[in-house]
Amino acid sequence: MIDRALVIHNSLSRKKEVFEPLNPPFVGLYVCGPTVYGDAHLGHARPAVTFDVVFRYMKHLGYKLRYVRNITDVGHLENDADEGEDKIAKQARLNQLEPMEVVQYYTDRYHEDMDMLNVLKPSIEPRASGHIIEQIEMVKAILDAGYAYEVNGSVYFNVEKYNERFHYGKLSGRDTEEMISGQRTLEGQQEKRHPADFALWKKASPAHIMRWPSPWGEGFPGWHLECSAMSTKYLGEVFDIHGGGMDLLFPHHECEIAQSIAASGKDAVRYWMHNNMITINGQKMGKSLGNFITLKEFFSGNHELLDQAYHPMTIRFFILQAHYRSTLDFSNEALRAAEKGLQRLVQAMNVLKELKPSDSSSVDVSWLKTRCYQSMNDDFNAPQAIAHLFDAVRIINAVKDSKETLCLEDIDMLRETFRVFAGEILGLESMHSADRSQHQKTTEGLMEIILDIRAEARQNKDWGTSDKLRDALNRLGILVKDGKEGASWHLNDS
RNA sequence: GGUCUCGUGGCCGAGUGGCUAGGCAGAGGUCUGCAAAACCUCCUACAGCGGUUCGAAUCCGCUCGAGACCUCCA
Repeated sequence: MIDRALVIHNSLSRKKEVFEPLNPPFVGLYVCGPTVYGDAHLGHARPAVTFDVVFRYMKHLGYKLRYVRNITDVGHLENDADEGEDKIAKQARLNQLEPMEVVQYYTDRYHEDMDMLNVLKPSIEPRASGHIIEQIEMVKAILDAGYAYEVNGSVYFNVEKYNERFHYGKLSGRDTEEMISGQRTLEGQQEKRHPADFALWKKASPAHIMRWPSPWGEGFPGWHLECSAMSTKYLGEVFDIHGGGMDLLFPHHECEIAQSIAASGKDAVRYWMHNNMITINGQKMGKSLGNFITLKEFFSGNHELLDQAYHPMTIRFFILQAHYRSTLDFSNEALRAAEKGLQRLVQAMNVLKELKPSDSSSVDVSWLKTRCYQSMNDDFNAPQAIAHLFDAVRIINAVKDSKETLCLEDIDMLRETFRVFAGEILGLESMHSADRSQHQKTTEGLMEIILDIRAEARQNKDWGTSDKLRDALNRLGILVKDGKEGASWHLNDS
């Protein structure tokens, strides 16, 4: 079912626009992935989860998506280093490892984290180092078009020339004059004709490990080229959606726009989407400030700022409870609130599975599905969709307590809506409940027996036995609750 | 200095002209052998000042405050 009303906030126009694919039903989605020189932190989870939901929802609407999320394993000069040195090369030297060994190690760990967060794998996950040829070809094309110049084995993009016909700065709302005044003088910029020019290809210093031959000598591609080259290769010269963190807006995405237009004459991206930052004490969580907590630390609780370990689904839910374009402030209190909220949602979903239908419904639930679609159609407003689900939770609990009734048709509709929105789209299905192993079936059988014995004891008002069983189960992390319809149990995840 | 964003109840966090956000925490109650859960009720906010309007948290202006980007960063 394709709902024509999907609206996306386009960073380029700073407005919400109705989404219309270039070649329906196909949709090309490109998202800037991580630079694999360290473990992913909470900030990296934001775009991953945000665009995972974009990917999931658009697929659900019936679009055929090709989702490309790159792995950056070359480039990214480090300007605070003594000499311009590749981040990955630097890390490799510190650890006495091959650069590709570092890349492999952190890529694997990134994938582990993404799996934990229930982030679906993209259709293609290309590496920058695997696309050097494409990047060289693109530099050639930009040179041929006259928008770049070679100096001393390096190639720079000619911003002044580009600005004669186009506008460098249209995405970030800058103009070149302002950028000159605000620029610091950095090492190695003497080669540039204009301070705003950026490198397309850099000559490798003798100490530089990662290097490739090129028409301009041995070197490595500039910081922004990989995304342009790989998105062109896999999605075409023009494609639908490009996503990434807001901090990439300038210069990274600005440069991508310029590179594409210079190389092909075409503006590659139709909709730009940017997720906002995760903050800690009101400040951006990031590498440079050193105030980050890695995902693995969240999962283990092994960090001085963490009061406890957090389940990956709690992290995912925490991220989804805020709109992707708002900043989201980390705190233990906020995470615990997310944990409790998610627990409530999951428990209601379990209740829903067992809910007994009545002949008729005493409450109206027909609005739920529609409202969830409306929220998601409005620029992927996941927090609002979640709020609607919580409204339904209240009804589900009331039915469980026999305070309201629902007919089978309505119950089925609720089940379907929760399956689609909580599970398929928001990806909140806990991995444990997702695949029911034989092990779990055994547990369930045992629990049935134990609770049966306990119910018998309770009938005889043998509270000693009843409490003994409950306490013993409690110690195993199994919580028993006595309701009107008898006892129920669930595993206490924390 | 330039570009831009934001300021919502104890906390987190939706909402952009009139209609309940939601979650967490707290208080009271219902239920219950006890407990837990659930349910009900309450706490009902929109930085400040002015303006537009029949009507503004929502639009406009100013003030104050916070943040992001301008250098690698999700």
